[in-house]
Amino acid sequence: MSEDVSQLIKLRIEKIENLKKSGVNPYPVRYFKDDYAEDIKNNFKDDEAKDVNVAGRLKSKRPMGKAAFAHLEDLSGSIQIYAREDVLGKENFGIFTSFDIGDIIGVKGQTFRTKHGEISIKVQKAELLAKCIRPLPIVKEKDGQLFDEFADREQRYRQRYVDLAVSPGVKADFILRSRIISGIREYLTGRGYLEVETPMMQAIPGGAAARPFSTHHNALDIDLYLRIAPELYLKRLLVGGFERVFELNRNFRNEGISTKHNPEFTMLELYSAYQDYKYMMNLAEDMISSLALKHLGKMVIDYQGSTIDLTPPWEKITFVDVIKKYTKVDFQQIKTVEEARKAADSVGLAVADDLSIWKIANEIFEERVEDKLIQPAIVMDYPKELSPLSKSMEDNPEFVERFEPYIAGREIGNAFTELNDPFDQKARFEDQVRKREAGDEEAQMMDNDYICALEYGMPPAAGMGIGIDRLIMLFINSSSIKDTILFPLLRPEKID
RNA sequence: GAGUCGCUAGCUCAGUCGGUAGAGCAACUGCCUUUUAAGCAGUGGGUCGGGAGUUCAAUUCUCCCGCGACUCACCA
Repeated sequence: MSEDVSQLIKLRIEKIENLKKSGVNPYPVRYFKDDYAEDIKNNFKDDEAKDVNVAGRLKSKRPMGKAAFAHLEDLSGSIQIYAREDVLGKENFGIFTSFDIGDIIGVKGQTFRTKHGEISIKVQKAELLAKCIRPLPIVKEKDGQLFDEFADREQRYRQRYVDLAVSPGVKADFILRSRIISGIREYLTGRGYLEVETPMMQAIPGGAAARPFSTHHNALDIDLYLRIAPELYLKRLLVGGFERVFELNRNFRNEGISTKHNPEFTMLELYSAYQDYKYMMNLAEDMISSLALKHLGKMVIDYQGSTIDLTPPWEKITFVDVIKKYTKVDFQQIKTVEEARKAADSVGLAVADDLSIWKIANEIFEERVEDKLIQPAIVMDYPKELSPLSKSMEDNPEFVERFEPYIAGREIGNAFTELNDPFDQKARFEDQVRKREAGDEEAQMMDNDYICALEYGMPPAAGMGIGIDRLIMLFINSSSIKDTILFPLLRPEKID
């Protein structure tokens, strides 16, 4: 408990002492409830006063002399309670009115409807279950309009428990997140995918280009890294004979924090042997649209001012064509770096000196195309140079079988037909090692065991990764990843 | 990592062209037995994010620091 005890807290601690003197335990061992607020309201009939037993947090208080109204909130919602001195007796009524907003209480009573028409509980017995000694922000509401909303974002994230307790909608957002994650598991396990868990602590962090967190194992006396991706382990499982696997769990990247980045984030990766990237395209659009239908009840959603239609099929367009569509630049016709630089210039982009044709194309895509892909679009067939882990297209080896789905101007995943040639893979690792030695901290390390696995033979396969936090942002219409993570990373408060 | 903005009572916010601060809600004391952003009357509550400087005087001006939000850069 912190030292900064305000007058308000002192008063509540005094109340605890007084309650103890009256024989009331401010923190009783247990309480069992029978009913939820919303169920009571949904099942209410005007001609019967039902006995109910609810428990939750006291959210408002309206004492009126010898009677008092209050609202009690539980997980389901809130319900009005009505206490009368002539029912409770003078002492118990006094204890009831001494309850503070924020206290956890249990209430037994009968249902009725007030003059104003609100379904309520007439209190027969009210018990304190946990005293709240810190004043809770008081958020009021009338006709859907909020007053004194708990708005300090830093406090909301640091003290998420308070945010959940007082901010309407926050609980619902996290419940939706949980259901979508369950829904993904159901969707995939229903299609023959096996959920697996692969190491989060890895000696060689691979599968992505990112800086890892490092740590140390004392007994083995080795440095370990928190994984940046599960990819290489999941593909080892394909070698072993699991034909469809997925992992839905945390990745860790030692990078900056922004509205789209948290150092630990939740990633779905799935792999299917004997499929290719076209199968993954169908899966991506079917899974995401059906999740929307199931959990939002619709496939047309509002996101930050845009209306987005997730109904499949989504637009499918090649990397070259999508650049042409939005910028009129046709990379099919561009054969030299000079032409590419002129093209960049024509769309108002100054590019760095040492870029290749396709790196310039990628710059144009990121700067001039990406944010226009508001409606779901699958951008496919990337240049090989930009895609070190994908398989080349049979009829056009300069390109690879890879796609990225875009929604609301943002990349929400990455998928490709997997590279399973150990010779090619080894050459690519060697290239990465050279880059690493040249100072690129995001370049990958050589993973000889992974090469060894491929040498045993990995079936042709397709794989996909989807950033779950960002997908949830779309579903809860939030512009910040912090609204999708219960406890986003913040710098610890300095205590001095 | 860079830029911009913010930090005042438990919460939401005013305010001080430099003279140590106010409102609403919450709290406390009265009154009130169907209220609902309950109402009426009264009361208390703040090292104005932290430190230093300038000044007779700093919450206000200057500098440094801390934390956050947003934008940019990197990624998913």
